[in-house]
Amino acid sequence: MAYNMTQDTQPISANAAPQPAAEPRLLAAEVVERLRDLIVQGELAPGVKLNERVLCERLRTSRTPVREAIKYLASEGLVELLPNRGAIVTPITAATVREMFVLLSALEALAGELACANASDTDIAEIRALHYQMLVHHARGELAQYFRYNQEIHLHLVESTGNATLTNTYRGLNAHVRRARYMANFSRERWDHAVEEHEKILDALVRRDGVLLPVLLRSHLNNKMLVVLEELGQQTG
Amino acid sequence: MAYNMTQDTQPISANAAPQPAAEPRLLAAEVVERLRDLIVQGELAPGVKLNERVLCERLRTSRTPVREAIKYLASEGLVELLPNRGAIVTPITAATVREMFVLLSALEALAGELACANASDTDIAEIRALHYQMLVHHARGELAQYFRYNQEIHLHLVESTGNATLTNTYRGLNAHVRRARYMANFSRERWDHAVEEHEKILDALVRRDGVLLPVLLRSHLNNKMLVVLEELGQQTG
DNA sequence: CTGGCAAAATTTGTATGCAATCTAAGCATA
DNA sequence: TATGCTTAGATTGCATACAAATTTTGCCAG
Repeated sequence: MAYNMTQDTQPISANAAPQPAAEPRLLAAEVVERLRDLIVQGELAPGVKLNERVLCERLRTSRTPVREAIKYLASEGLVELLPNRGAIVTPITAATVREMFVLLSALEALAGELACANASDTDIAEIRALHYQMLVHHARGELAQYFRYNQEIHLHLVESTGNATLTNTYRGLNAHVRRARYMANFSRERWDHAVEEHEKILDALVRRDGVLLPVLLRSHLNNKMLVVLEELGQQTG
Repeated sequence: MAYNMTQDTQPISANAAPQPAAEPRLLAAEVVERLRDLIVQGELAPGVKLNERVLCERLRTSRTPVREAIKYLASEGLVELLPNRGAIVTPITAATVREMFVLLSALEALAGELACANASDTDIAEIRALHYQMLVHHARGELAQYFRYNQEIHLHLVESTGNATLTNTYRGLNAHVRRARYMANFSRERWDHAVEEHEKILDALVRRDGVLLPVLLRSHLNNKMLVVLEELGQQTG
């Protein structure tokens, strides 16, 4: 899909200055990125109202780009439009998180299958490197950094399929889910277990085992879901 | 995700008039639906430029709602934004169609699995009814009507999972793919084969065979993809 | 005090104005 | 004729103005 509004499609040139002028950017596009960051980072918490005037002042622009950005994000599902009453950050419920993880599991399983068939050796080497980097932070007990590389690995895996539609869909769902900041109740035991799963995942990818990898990923994601749902203080029913 | 802009969330009341006033609607929301229809129906063909002034006249509104609707549809991927140059209907390529079908296959397979576990008997009965209605049009050689009920069956199956996130994602991809109007080269042979597949699909659903149904659906979708790609006159590589 | 109504203030939704950019049309030149 | 520059026109992007709806405030009755 064509998220031209928020994705840099301009190839980065190694040369000095082939094109003199910079790529034209829409103000609304910048507002989209800024707002999305605020929402995903949790600075704009689920359920809070988006006041146009306040956002205009914060982002130093007029209402038009802000309103256009809100419409864009509404389509992404990160905000909800309430006719004549503006917009709010889409609330998080255990039910929607569960739904999204069910979907994410299937997407990652598909990605695993496709990656085994289509990923380049360079892709796999890069994922291996990210894996080791993740292990470094696991060893040091640096949870935030661990999560960062964890995310990188999963995203890289999906991207290595070469299926841009899959990647965009995955990104969108991931942004949603990440709002449920699930780092808190991650016991050392569970953490170690997740790392073990990652070891097996990497191994299956390196061997390009297109049958096993999807199974491992699905199970891995399912465990992640349990952690998140527990964080939300809900049943897993 | 919260497509509040385009989806009627108000429950239809059987009583006379519990709420006196009608549900407040955004002009931009109506433009979204109208534009999306025009694009999916192919009246606005892939690649054509969206002239704001022309759309304003056609839809009897000012530029603001039109521009906001375009942003919304850009996020859906149905239009592409070209900074300072407006927007175009997202072009269709064999590559993106293939990508989308790969994803759709996985989504329907997942839906099949979930449906076997979660669908109500009423859901299944309704799908069976739609199936027979489809057979009527197949018997009469009414291709357009056949396709309509075909779509209905697939959508109903997905909806019967109770997973709204899955349903929304499926709808979005489906809208994209439907722009490749693939009714043309559908030989009677292939048509008959598709119907046979549907017979097996219905049977597996009725028996709630959560292992077989996903396999059947994936294969069915894959065949559909081949038809579409052939229509686009491309290799299936 | 509490609850409810009425008016003021805020906020949203839509239309319009203006500047910047892009498109094309016309003309000159090779 | 083909090519490139210049300029007029059209179109987009952003800001702002105005109207409709909502929310808040203040007041009064109970």
